[in-house]
Amino acid sequence: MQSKPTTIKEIARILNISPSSVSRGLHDHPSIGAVTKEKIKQLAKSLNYEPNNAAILFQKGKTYTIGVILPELSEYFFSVAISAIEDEAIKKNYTVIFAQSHDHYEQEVKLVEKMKNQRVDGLLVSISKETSRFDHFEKLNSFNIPVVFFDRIPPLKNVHYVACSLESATVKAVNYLLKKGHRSIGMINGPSTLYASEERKDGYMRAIAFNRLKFDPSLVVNCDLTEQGTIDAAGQFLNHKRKPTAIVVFNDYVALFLIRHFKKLNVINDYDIVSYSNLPIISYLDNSPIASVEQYPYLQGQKAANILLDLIHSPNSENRAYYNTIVESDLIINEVKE
Amino acid sequence: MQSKPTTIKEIARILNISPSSVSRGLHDHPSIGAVTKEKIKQLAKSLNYEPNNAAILFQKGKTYTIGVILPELSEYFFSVAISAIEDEAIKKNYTVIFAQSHDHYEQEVKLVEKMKNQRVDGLLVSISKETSRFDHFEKLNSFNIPVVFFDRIPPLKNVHYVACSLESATVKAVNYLLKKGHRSIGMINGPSTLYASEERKDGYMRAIAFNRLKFDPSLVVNCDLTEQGTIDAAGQFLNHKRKPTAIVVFNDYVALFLIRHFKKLNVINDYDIVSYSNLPIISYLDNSPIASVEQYPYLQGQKAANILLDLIHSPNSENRAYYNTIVESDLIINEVKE
DNA sequence: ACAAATTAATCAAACGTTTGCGATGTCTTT
DNA sequence: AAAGACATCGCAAACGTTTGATTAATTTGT
Repeated sequence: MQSKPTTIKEIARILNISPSSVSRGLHDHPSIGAVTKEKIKQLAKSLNYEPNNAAILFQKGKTYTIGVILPELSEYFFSVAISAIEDEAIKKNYTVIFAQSHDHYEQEVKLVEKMKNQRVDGLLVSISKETSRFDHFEKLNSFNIPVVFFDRIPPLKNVHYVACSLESATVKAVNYLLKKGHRSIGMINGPSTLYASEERKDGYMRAIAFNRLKFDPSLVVNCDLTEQGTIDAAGQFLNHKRKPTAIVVFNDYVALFLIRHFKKLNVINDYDIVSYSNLPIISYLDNSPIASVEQYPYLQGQKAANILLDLIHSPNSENRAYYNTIVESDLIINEVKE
Repeated sequence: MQSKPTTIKEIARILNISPSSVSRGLHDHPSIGAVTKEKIKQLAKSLNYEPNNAAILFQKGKTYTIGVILPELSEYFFSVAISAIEDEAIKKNYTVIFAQSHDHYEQEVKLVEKMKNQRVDGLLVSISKETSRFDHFEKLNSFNIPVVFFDRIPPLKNVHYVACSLESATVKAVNYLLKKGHRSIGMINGPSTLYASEERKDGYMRAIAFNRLKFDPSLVVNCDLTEQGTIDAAGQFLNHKRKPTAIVVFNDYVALFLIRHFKKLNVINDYDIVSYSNLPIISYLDNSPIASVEQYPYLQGQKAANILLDLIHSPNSENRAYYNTIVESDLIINEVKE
């Protein structure tokens, strides 16, 4: 017995007034009398009236929906970030739809298209590893759909974004290691295509230069972030002429690979490791990185969501400034290895 | 220069045919001539026509959207499950909207209401810790919105659900410990209000009984799943008259608390620990649980999504059988402690 | 007491798409 | 050549809600 949902029309019919009056009555429009308004609300409640959202959205041309495209939801960072996004969205009565690119460029392009078809009011994006072109986002401009990038941001100027300053974080990390007495510091970086890799390298070089040390390019190796790739990268250091005593690693996942590998080789105590992400789990490891860069995923998600909602609500001034928000990252020091 | 999106009407006007023909042409309706069809498609493409989803949804009374309500997205289990749900949904051209109850009953009630207003075609739910009433779901029946529960399921008969058999998993776990020679096995269980706690206890008792051992109630303690609660629960065992040599722990998060505590007390080697969840991170620990119950979050999400899509598509027969799907959980043996 | 202002409610159009039915026109069949 | 069969397309209604323009009724100001 699926009762057809009550509509405004039906309420109007019963009350012998026009649908527009019902609509206005429910919205507390001043031009509806107090008594009529009350009658409308009473009947609406007793008939269990629920506005047909699809009709409203269609009518208004707004969806009260923001889309989120990210690489992989099951990664801790993104799951926390989207959790924050949802928390912010629901406060403003928006809903969130999301989709995963699984780090594939073509999938990402498809998803942007799909989000556009869904007529989302705005889009939050963390780009895929593979993405190096960005025209699929530009199309959204002509549809007046604002986009805010977060964490994995494109190397463009005229976009809104929220991201961590990985460069300054890396400076902190390297400085920390230098202060601890290390003089040869290795770095297992990500793929060179990633902007985040560039930032890490820049930070590394800046810290080295600042401390008047010589930069040795062979101490910075790229890595595809897989376990095998990590092992290969580590090999670079094992027989290095200036064997590093500390290693800065792209993120905690890679750090885990590296630690497992080093333990197998029984050289784990020869290295101090610093990493990124600050996974909560890290503190439970016996041979954990001695420090990890906290990138504040919840905060990033929160800020990105608020900026997007701001863009959605503000009248679109032609040449608005771009939001370029940097979340300062912190170096979290773990307990020292015994 | 936000160009208004192209509409069917506009295509019709340019081609001097009726909107209905355009609509039919784009859908390959047989009653449209091949040449006209071609003209329509060509123009649609060149004008970058995108169907207005809101209008279609409104017209059809369907949203091609499924809602997901779960306690906490940043928990590994749920992030993987919803990732699977999204993967399945997108295959069938559905989109996913989700919201978190944060384990609060009242929030859950609100969200169900909101999903209903959004006119989702179906709903996937993992209920909150606090939820013990279920009438907020029953209202969905009258709106013909199917609901499939997964993992955290209500103790009701007439609902669709997908869940793990935690009881049989616990039997496996206890049997494994017995086979290893343990004769006194402790259990740190969850809150007694949780159905999942009941299942674990039942499994524990069944395994004990099956092996003709005596059940000692003081060996099973409840715990609120916090770190302090875990420490308190562990205290029960430290001076027990039949001190257990192995402990079955509610999940891996609790296991981590316990391990940290035991390491501090330097008694970590006195216990074999078995846990639930099989977090990927566990294998990196030095003193990891010797086994963990894998609950296959991806599989559960996948099955739940497919069942829901099935329900959405099948004509709603009045008295349909309820899907009660049990995903067999497995005991994953980790490498033995050295 | 009469025009002007205020209040209360209605009308009708609009949003973009789909779909049953009816209207042409052409082609085949006997 | 008439009748049906078929192919191709248009008409118009419908989905539920919102909103600018209007009307009608009432109150106010002078």
